[in-house]
Amino acid sequence: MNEPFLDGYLPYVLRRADQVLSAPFYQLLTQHGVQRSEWRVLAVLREHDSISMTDLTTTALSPQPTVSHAVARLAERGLVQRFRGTHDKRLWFVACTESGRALADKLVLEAHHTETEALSGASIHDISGLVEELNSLHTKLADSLVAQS
Amino acid sequence: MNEPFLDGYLPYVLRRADQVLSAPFYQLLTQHGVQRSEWRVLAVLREHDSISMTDLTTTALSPQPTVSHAVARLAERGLVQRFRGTHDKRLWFVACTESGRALADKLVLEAHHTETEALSGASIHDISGLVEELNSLHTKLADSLVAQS
DNA sequence: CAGGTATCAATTCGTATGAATATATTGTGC
DNA sequence: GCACAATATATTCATACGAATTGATACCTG
Repeated sequence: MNEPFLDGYLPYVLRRADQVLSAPFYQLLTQHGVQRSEWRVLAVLREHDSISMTDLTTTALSPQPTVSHAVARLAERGLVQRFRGTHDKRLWFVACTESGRALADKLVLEAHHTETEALSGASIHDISGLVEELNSLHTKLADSLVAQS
Repeated sequence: MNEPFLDGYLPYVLRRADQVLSAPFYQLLTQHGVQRSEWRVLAVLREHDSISMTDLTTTALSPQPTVSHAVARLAERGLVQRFRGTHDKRLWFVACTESGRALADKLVLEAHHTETEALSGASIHDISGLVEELNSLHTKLADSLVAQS
């Protein structure tokens, strides 16, 4: 009843698109007994031999304590391992174990498949332009935030 | 160390863009003592005279119990009111009170300002194309999901 | 180097979250 | 019209979340 806002508010439309696209995969995750924060950690670890907690926090798009907890749970399940940094002993590095990598690969495959399915079902074919735009948006925003500090 | 996936995975880049764009506003929210789920509810209510819980759940992009709790907290603070449906008594309708509407308007103003600031700081000016693309993506996906059921 | 500050990540702990369930009301088939 | 499914929402409750703190290490400055 006020002037409209949300439909033109970028964070809102980003979140809405994410949710409708992610929903089916989140159901699969639940079936696998994997938390969303754990999935994000696994998906990142899969693309790195090992990574520090700080970098993992950034790329897994989750707060540091959330990542810390998720990694602890994954470690208990034998899916990841932690190593203290040698040069800088404050750092902890995390890496997938064999079984962790296997699970991560499987989940990534399912994520990809689910995404493809959803998109083709909606007659959407070329995503690459949109992905590029969003990556560019993120890069510019991140750069400008760094520049401020 | 595997073939890259995340940087081309739409849900990931959507979430990443959302986070970097939303971060500064979330800090403001915290200062106002408003939860994110509460913000989403208020922002939706602001655009409706009144709305059913089901519709609110959908548009606030949050699970039903989360919305139910958020509305309960907002009601305790006198920011929203609930009315039982007259025709269908299972429905509950929610609406802003005066003070709720005032808070919602203030928050929307700050959200808009924060977004504009972040974008201009990153030399990003025309967002409308991207917003349109994302809205179209959402509409197509939502339609195709409905068609399936 | 010693003291002070900054950084990294675990941990604490109160709270929001959300899956599952319960409750209430409305349609529906026979 | 009476059981029986379907729908809308509140509620329960175990758990993840995440703000704040702590502890430990590294960097810096005189």
